Amino acid sequence: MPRTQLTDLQLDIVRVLWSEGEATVAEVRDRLPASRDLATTTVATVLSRLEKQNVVTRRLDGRQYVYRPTVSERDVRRSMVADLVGSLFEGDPAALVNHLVSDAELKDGDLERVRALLQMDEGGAK
Amino acid sequence: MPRTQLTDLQLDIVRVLWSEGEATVAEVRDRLPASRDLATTTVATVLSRLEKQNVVTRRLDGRQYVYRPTVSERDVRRSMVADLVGSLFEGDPAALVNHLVSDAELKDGDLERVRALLQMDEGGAK
DNA sequence: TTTATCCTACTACGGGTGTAGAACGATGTC
DNA sequence: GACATCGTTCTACACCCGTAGTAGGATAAA
Repeated sequence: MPRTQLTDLQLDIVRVLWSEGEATVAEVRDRLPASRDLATTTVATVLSRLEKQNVVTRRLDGRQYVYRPTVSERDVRRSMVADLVGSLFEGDPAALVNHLVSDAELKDGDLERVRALLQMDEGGAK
Repeated sequence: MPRTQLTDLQLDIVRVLWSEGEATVAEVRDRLPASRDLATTTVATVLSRLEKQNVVTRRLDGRQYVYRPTVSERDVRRSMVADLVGSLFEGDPAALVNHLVSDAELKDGDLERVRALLQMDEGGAK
């Protein structure tokens, strides 16, 4: 498993790969959020570094590389959430939920949605 | 509000301040988890930087500084969790809970505890 | 008073990140 | 064939973090 603590920029980039399946540097650059107006070389640099860290792979196609993610969004979420839970909640995910419920601002409706989720899950989780 | 994205080391250090109320560099150094065997100057450097970022304040006491946190653990949790939710769950905290329930490994019992939490909260949240 | 001690500020360095220009080879165009 | 283009790699730089040595001032000990 590659390390999977991604920064915001790295996430935006990998996100393009997740949604496209695979993409060239130029494609990634173009599909990045409009708020990110980056030079092609910048995107290339980040992708190279991600490749070095085994977060993405690349395959040569003609003269250009086509990048593909080696981790799923779920993987990343899992590992990043686990990290946060580890550093802030002593590794106890329930403590995170507790925080969300009692210390964080949950918009009206969020709680209901959460309850629904748990309801839904009630049968499944032995 | 000071920026409140703290690294693991920064957290360990601020945590000492949280539990002691305030502390000198040497005290922080000594109360750090045993796994962290840091030079006093290292701790001093980190504390200085945290002061520059307004995460802690210091007061001169004789010849040494006494550091005090300017943010609560709750503040930090809120801001760090909000950040994570922002970058990974499109700002939707319920999506994070959903992830915890369905994509992450919740030990048996965690779910029950979460349910209990929500139960408890049922009356309070209009 | 001379010296050892304590404490802080400064300096430094290796990594990672965001950002991008410069160089260079391949390819397409006139 | 000469020139413009595209795409990649290299190099660079500023900034933050972890880590700590060194210098310098103040105080305590001999």
